[in-house]
Amino acid sequence: MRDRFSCHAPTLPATKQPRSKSLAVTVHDVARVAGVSIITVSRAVTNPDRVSAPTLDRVREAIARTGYVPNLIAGGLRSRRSKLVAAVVPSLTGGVFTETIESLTLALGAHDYHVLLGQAGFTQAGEDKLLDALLGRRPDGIVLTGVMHSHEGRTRLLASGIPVVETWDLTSTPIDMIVGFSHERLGFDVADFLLSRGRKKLGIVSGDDDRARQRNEGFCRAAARGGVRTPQIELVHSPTTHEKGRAGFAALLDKHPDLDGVFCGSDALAMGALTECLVRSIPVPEDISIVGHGDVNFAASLHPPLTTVRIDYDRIGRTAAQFIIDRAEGRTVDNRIVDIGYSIVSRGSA
Amino acid sequence: MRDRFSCHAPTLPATKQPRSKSLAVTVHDVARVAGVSIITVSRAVTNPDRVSAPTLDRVREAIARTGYVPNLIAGGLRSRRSKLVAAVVPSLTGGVFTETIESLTLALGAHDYHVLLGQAGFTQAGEDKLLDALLGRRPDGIVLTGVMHSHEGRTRLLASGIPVVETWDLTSTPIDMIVGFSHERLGFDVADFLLSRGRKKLGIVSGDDDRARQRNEGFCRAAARGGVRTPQIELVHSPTTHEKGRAGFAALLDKHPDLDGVFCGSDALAMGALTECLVRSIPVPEDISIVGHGDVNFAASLHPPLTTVRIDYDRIGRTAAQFIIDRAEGRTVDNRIVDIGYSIVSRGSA
DNA sequence: ATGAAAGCGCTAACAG
DNA sequence: CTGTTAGCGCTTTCAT
Repeated sequence: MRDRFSCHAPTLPATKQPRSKSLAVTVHDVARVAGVSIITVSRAVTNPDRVSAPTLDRVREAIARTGYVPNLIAGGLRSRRSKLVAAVVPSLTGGVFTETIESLTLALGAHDYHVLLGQAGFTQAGEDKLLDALLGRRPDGIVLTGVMHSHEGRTRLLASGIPVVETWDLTSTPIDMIVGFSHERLGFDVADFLLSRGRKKLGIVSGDDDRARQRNEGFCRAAARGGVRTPQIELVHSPTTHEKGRAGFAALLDKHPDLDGVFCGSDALAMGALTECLVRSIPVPEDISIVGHGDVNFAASLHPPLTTVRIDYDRIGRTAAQFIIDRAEGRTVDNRIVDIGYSIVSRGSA
Repeated sequence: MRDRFSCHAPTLPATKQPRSKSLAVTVHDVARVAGVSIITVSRAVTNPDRVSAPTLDRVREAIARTGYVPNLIAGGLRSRRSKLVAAVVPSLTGGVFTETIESLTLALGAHDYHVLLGQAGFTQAGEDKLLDALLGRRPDGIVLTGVMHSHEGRTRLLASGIPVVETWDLTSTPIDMIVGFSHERLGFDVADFLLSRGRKKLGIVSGDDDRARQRNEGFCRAAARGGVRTPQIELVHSPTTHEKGRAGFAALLDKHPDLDGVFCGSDALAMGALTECLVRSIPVPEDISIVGHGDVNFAASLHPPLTTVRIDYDRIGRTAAQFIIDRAEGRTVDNRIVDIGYSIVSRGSA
């Protein structure tokens, strides 16, 4: 059997042949085994319709026999389509973004795109640095989940020409495409909800990130419009946790024992608040209403069941994936701003 | 100014020049601006020590001026080092693996490696298919978190020659490297712990995955050795959630109201059990002891604080990262099986 | 310390 | 339907 590198270096002495790499099965090997040209192998893999049935069979058999795994790095270099999508989250901990990442990964995977995961932390510097590193991979799309953007980051992203999807937020001036909801409006509606339940002494426990602040603003605006006193706010450092929820709620209650309605910036925080109520024997929702944010999987089965704001995480992920794929395949995305809204799920805690 | 593609196609008419790509800044452009050769640019980026200080300065300025972002795809193709690590999890939901992924991503990121995220689901077919797709990216390492492996998958992985780290488990026959702990022993120790607290009527609520079964086996073995009756087991489908914990625990208790010690296969399940106890006014730990697994962030702040098994997630992630990096840089890993152990954290719930 | 040549493995573009 | 040629952007190897 002829050496498979013979086409490149037919006169090379046997000892100099680079046969070191174990999985160096390439299109050449498959082509030789199948008795076709390399481009036919390439087509059989990426575009089977363009190859006749018998040829396809032979190529497929050759692939199976050689154990060929197409090198997407090489293909991506030439075709300028990496089939890679960079997803940037502040943190995986906290559970807020995992569901979006999960559905994004799944939706992209169905189209042979893979997700490059980046954790930026909650700082701008972290995001910028990460973005730079990720850009080097020439992803076919970038999905930013709930991050703040520096001017430099925006510029760089814009200059790259890579489709960008911002998520978890809504602005009239997205970098490119965006799918999310208005945090300000959400906060407003939650306060309205509490007011409609007769609550008048409102409070907030939330993270200190940008989106939380927007929700808080909306909340306070509704409170003002409703004629009740200005809500008391207790901020904790993002990411939010059950523990911080307990501590934050406790601090809030110690300062303002008369509170009768508290909006928590995440379900984890709300769960912490519920725990604190349990410990202090404060009946919920009789003495105080607790509202969460996120409707994560434990919210409905808590005791009392948590009233919270439902976000369609899955739809965020799927929409972002669709945005990227559409653009990567050359289609134009006409509706680049998608408001997926939210809904207040009224359960036992409020 | 001369067109930057002139070196390739000096006589090409202006209209045919492929100037479409906006971010098509390459080493050539930087080299021209800096007045050096392309290889010098390459070295300035990846190996600054091999370039003289003044040259380095000029190159760096040229990079800044052109906005050059090295194409890692191209570099990876030539150097055969993708600086990509594939991480495979069954699911991100459930929160069990997110912490490992988080620390893995961070530890790898510090060495300019990026994580390619794959979700295999809880089936073998899903894992095999995903593995194949991931292999095409020629990752420098593969981290398998808590998955079951098909024979075919093992073979393929072995044939690829790519460093593989299995995590979250321990076996004497790893594919390559492994960092985890013995689930069987852990289950045994938890039962022992409960027995030492005087509990005699034991039960289990757990997921139906492999590792959970191992823990359950160990648990039952310890129970048998302790001379108490065989533990009652209630399985729920993985991934585990708070809701399934409530339901599973309720079902278990309905069938066996005399239980006085329950081991839950995850903290989420345990939290569900605690909720159910709260609803049924069953005092914990007076009437029944609840032990979780994982010591996730809410465990300590629940009421009562959850007795659980602490796993050093972070160390799993960091060890896996170190394994991969060592191997990728050509170092030999002598200790390829790392047992990170676990510890039972005794809190209020047991 | 710097450069020239070669080519990683694949696919776009154009034949036939 | 199939093949030929060229080259993606970088780094290896070898030279200077």
